[in-house]
Amino acid sequence: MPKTSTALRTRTAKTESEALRHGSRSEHVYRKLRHAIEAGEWAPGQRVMEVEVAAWLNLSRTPVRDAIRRLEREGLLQHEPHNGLIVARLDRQAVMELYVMREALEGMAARLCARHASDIEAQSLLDMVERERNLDGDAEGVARHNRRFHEAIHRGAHNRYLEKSLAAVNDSMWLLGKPLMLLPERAQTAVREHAELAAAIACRDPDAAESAARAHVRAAQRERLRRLFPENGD
Amino acid sequence: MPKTSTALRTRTAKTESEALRHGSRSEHVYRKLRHAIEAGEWAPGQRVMEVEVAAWLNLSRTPVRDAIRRLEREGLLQHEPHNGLIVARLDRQAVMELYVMREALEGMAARLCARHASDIEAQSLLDMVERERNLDGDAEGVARHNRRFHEAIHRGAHNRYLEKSLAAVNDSMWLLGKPLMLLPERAQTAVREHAELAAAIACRDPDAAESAARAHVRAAQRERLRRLFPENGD
DNA sequence: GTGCACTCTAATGTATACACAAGAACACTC
DNA sequence: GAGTGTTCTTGTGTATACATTAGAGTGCAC
Repeated sequence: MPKTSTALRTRTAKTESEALRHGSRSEHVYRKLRHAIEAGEWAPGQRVMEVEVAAWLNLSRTPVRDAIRRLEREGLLQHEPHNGLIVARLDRQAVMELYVMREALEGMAARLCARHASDIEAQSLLDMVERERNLDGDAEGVARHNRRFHEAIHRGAHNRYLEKSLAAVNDSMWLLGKPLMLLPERAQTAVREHAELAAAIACRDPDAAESAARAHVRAAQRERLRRLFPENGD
Repeated sequence: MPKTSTALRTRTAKTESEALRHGSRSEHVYRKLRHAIEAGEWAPGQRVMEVEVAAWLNLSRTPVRDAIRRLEREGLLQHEPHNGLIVARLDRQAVMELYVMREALEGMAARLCARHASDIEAQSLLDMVERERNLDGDAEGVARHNRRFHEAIHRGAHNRYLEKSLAAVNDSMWLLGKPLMLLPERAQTAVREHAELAAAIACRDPDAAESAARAHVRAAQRERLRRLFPENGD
């Protein structure tokens, strides 16, 4: 019974972990691996081995293990029966499930955002849309901005559990390949959809916000499926 | 660049991890800790230290760390600025957010279950309700059965991302104290609500299923808030 | 007496060494 | 030549020792 230690509550605290972990090697490994996956440098299906990563980054296996476990729980790495640990690979069914979930969560976030966001947060969304229009040429910039815009909505919903789930789902999106926002035609459409979404939130219209968000996700899904499974005509 | 290792894909597999981890000490620690939290033996706010847990279970810190990290990511443990790692403590706001999220996810699961569950799965839900009626006296049994019933719905939705999110949210529920199902009056009402929910699913009526699930969660929430914050009259 | 700096300590972060499990390759038998 | 047993390789699981850090307490100066 761990409770036996008497000085339990009074004793020192240790490690205001946030600060510490920021600079920790474990965190460093985590960022590196995550970046490698997000940037597509590590393709789905590729094996990931503790020893290799450790050798790569000149570290011991301990922090590497930490990072790997974290990515595993986030769904970016997975165990495959006869292949050990690999970068997660999504089959068609998983992709469909992912988008169903994303549509629901983004819809919920938009709805809650319309109800709970502060006026400043709502205004900031409108500003972001405005700025987005001016990024026209810069594909990378648009993609980055897109991410920020959605994260702002997630925060505006003021629900930390929703935020976490959304983060998990959107992380898994990286496994599908490069963001569609890098494509000019998708970017243009998306900006219009963002404008509609932000407007609905600013008007405090939950129903409109939810359906705008859902439509936005569905549009992305259609485009994505066309690229992932072109054989299906669709 | 970890890719440099040539024999990457062809080389041996290692550890069909599922099997291995089942018996691993890490897994053992995880279960123990989780059970301690679920059973309320460790109250929210209580400090958790690697060394203590390791001493308690007669293990080294390594597997303990693993388990702790996992629980941390699941939200059952959390870092508190001047207190180190503690069993997560939910403030009122967090409780509200948790229930909002739970209502949405359970609603979604019910809706998807009505659409996607196989006939066998749907029938099985009806059977479970029937069996539940006969557990009348056995509070523990009812609580266990309740859990299974909901998990069956989650599975029936056939969406692994939804399932994972629901598991996370429901795990956090344990931090609020004992399940309400242990209370006879709540159990009785819940059985009726379950019947309605299962019926809606069996009828393949997504709208009815979703609203039944949402109503069920809201009823639980009302009861819970009454117990957690009696001062608010409500 | 109050404030600051120093040291000391407890807890976690990291490295390393060893244990163990599971394929894969090889050799041996039939 | 094919099947099977054995050994060898490889990768992860676990233990332990050491490094590091951040609080807490103590003592000194003012």
